[in-house]
Amino acid sequence: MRTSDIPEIRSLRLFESMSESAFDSLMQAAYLQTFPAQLELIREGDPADFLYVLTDGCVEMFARTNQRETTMGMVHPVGTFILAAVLKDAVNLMSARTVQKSKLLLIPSANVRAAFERDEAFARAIVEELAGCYRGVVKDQKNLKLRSSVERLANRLLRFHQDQGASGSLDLPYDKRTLASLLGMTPENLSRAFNTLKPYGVEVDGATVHLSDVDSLARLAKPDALIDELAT
Amino acid sequence: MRTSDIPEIRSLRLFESMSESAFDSLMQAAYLQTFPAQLELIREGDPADFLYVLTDGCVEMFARTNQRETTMGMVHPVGTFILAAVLKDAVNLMSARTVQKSKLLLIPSANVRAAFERDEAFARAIVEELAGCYRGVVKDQKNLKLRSSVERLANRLLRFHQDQGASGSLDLPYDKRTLASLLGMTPENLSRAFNTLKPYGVEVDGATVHLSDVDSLARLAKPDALIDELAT
DNA sequence: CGGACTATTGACCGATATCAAATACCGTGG
DNA sequence: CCACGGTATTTGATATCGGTCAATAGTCCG
Repeated sequence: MRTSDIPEIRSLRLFESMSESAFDSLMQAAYLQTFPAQLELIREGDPADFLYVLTDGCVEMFARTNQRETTMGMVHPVGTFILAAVLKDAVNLMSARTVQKSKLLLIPSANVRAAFERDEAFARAIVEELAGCYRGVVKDQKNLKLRSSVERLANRLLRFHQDQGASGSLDLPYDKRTLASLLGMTPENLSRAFNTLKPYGVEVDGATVHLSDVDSLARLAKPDALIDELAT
Repeated sequence: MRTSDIPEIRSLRLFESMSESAFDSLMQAAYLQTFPAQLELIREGDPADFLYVLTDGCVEMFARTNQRETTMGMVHPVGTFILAAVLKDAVNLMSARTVQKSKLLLIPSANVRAAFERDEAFARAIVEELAGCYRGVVKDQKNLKLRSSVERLANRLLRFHQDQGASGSLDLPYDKRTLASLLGMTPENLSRAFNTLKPYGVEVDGATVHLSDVDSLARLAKPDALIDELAT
């Protein structure tokens, strides 16, 4: 990879505290590459040859079985994916595709495992990352099992709203079909869920959503720190 | 804790490769305790004070929000729980209660983190365990989002059947209410799902289930290695 | 102005939940 | 051993939620 990209990578949480030499040998083996939108990067069932680090763009994690497909999660910069499969030297449980043109760092799995053995600070960062991923999926599962689809949408809107500065309106960061699948419903149902939320001050205009009564929406959504808060 | 229990603990995958001294200091801080059935061991939202290792019995992981409750998973010997919260020094995302009288090892979180820093082999074992947990939840989520409740039941029965020796019949390891919640349905619906499976050779007699036509059940269930196989 | 894609709407259906009641099961105390 | 009370499970009736199919309406490009 180009040496000019190295400082950017080095500053990522995952790499910042590792030793110079371990970082160098990791980077020597890695590739930094830009991919076009809608490209399938990895496929579930394939061996995890690389650890992926997304530095720019957006990636959708999805899964298939019996010709059904669902979105498992969205990865935003800076995020990693298939870390667990890499560490276990196992096959991927999820597929991934770019949503937009995206810049990704690909680190060969064997090198990740070697660096993990060699560098204690990296091992700690890996565990931090992995534990965070784990807790993310647990929250997703609670969201799915404990809430109706309208509640899931309401909470997601509140989260987008927060993330984007709580200005009273928000932009949906991906298309509605993907959002629907992420929330565990069909596009048709998402459309109806938006209508259901109209009395709570939710006004949809294309990819923009205006929230004219956040309190009322929050009363419906009943956000829960142990599901909706990124930090915990 | 009693020194007589130490060899048993030492042989667990999580501890077997760690150094003698790190293991000793971990054990000196730990408690091995037996709890009665239906005792709430941890509550979501509370700080993760201990890493729990189940050596005997059975523990249900569950979660609540807005007076709804769902079973997130079942822990069998030898299994750990709330590892991620311990490593991140965070609050628990799930609650846990014993299903039966259970024997558990409680290791103070701070000691786990210290041992992780100190002992490389333990760090590796921790990561292996954590990655396994992560992949478990991902599989659960695929199961939930990609299958109907009847399919989930069918696959679960096939798994129990395998685990118990594929003899043509199996015992449900916990009561039907819990099974229903684990599978993401109501008890009433579980009962109906069993009826739906009758034409596929599923015969229920209390907690015992006879499978008279495993092939037919498998054709309905369409098990998927990336969801149903423990190993991968 | 097509053409392709995305989103919305309506009609309908099937899956799952809810509520109520009946029944089976189990442990306890007599 | 049996009756009793409590709990778990099953069954039936009904409601709600969410999915499917089909048609329509936008929307974005070329």
